Amino acid sequence: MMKPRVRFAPSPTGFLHIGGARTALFNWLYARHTGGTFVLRIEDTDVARNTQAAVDVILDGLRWLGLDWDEGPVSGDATGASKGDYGPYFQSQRKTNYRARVEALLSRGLAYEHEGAIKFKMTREPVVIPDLVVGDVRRELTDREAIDPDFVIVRSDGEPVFHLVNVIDDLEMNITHVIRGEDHLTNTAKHIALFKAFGVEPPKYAHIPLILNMDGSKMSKRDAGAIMTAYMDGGYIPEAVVNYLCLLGWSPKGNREKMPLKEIVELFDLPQILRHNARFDAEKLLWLTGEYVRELSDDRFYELAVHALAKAGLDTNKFPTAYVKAALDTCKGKVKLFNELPAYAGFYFQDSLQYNPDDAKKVFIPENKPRLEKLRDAFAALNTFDAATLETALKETAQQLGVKAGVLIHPTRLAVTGNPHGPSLYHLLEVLGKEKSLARIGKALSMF
RNA sequence: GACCCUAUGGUCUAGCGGUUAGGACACUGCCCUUUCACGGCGGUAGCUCGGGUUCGAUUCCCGAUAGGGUCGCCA
Repeated sequence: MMKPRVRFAPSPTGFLHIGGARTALFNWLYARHTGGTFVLRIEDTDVARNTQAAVDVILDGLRWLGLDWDEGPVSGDATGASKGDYGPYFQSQRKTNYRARVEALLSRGLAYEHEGAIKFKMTREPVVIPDLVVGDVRRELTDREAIDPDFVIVRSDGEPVFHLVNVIDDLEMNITHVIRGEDHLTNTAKHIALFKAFGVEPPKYAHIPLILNMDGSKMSKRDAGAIMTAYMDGGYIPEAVVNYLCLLGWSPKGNREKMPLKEIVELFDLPQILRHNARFDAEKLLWLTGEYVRELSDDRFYELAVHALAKAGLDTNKFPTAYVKAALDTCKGKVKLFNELPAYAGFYFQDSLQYNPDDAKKVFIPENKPRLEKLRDAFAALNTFDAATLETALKETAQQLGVKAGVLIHPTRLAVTGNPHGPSLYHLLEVLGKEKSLARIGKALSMF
């Protein structure tokens, strides 16, 4: 039996949508599961709305997610190189194919000219769409289609339209399975009719459910979180996004959720795809992201963290590598999104701190001043400045003052980090070092 | 308006005629804890409704309702 050939065929008219990314993912999973071929084809027939930026985002987005394609463009250049035997993979480069096919339909009386456009003579009979997800769907004509079921395949400006080119390319690229959003389900009748007109058996279809907003409305490009770049630039990590996307409309069963892609590839198959739409739960994605971040290797965490800090204008290169690593070690497992890291760990890399007025007002109160002074003196007397020693010193000081450790901890934390929350106090003091720590406490003391 | 798909807690889901309807996120109580996070132990909350079929329906059938999709010289 022939190995499946599937494709992701986005149009570069807007930024890569999260739903499109999920469609790409399901195609990719099916190809990898079956040992088939994953084709990327760019459907750039809408000259007026296509943009180069959109093409680049599609390619970057798929790469970011790790969805490598076996055939398709090598770069975003439509006239550039491609890999695979069925190219070119930009529809704008395949016009001769379309023209020939249209001529064939015309000469056989299956299409006709109408007001400068060319229309396809659509069957008047109901079309049965065999779908691997929902089963056989018998599509009757709508009231408007009953009046005129024929549809335009070439515009009056000579440009072929989606229904036509999509079918021709799937046919000529030997696509065996069309896995696409459910929004195409009723249109598939047109495509099946077209395949038959070309004398070719249509591919197998699998229409996957849509991704909706939390309120159940359709996710459009305007919605926050609908665009892939939001995750690419938002400090998420791709394996978490991929894992979460797999859970929307598909289930590994067995109460499994977080699982390695490798395992998902083994389990994934078309018949188990759910039939109903799913709402996009940003909270759950955030949770999954946290799970993945916690398990990141030190090197990867370090790399992503440095990148996130640099993006926020914090140059870690100015500090010794050992210092940077030690600082980041105190943050690992504490922050879910890398974009939160600058706010969380920025104090390690800033010369002067900003204190939130509300926090300062609550913590830098007169009665805390002598306490913090005593603690500063205790710290100043230390010969070794490591976490264990600092903890002992702080607790002894607290005992001498007759207060709980927390009474000293909060002002100290705010004094040296500028934040009421952060990494383990003793460890961050150790990383910061005696000199900086004492200087910051001293400076804070002047603000009481 | 017509046509099509769908329906388990707020959300993602397991279930495929007989279950105390399971898990996860979120929410929440307690414990751990310097904060945050993690972890541990609890808790609130669900089969859209109405008819059938059946000894018995969350599960099968029909209808209603609701949500989504499509009816473009967009894709």
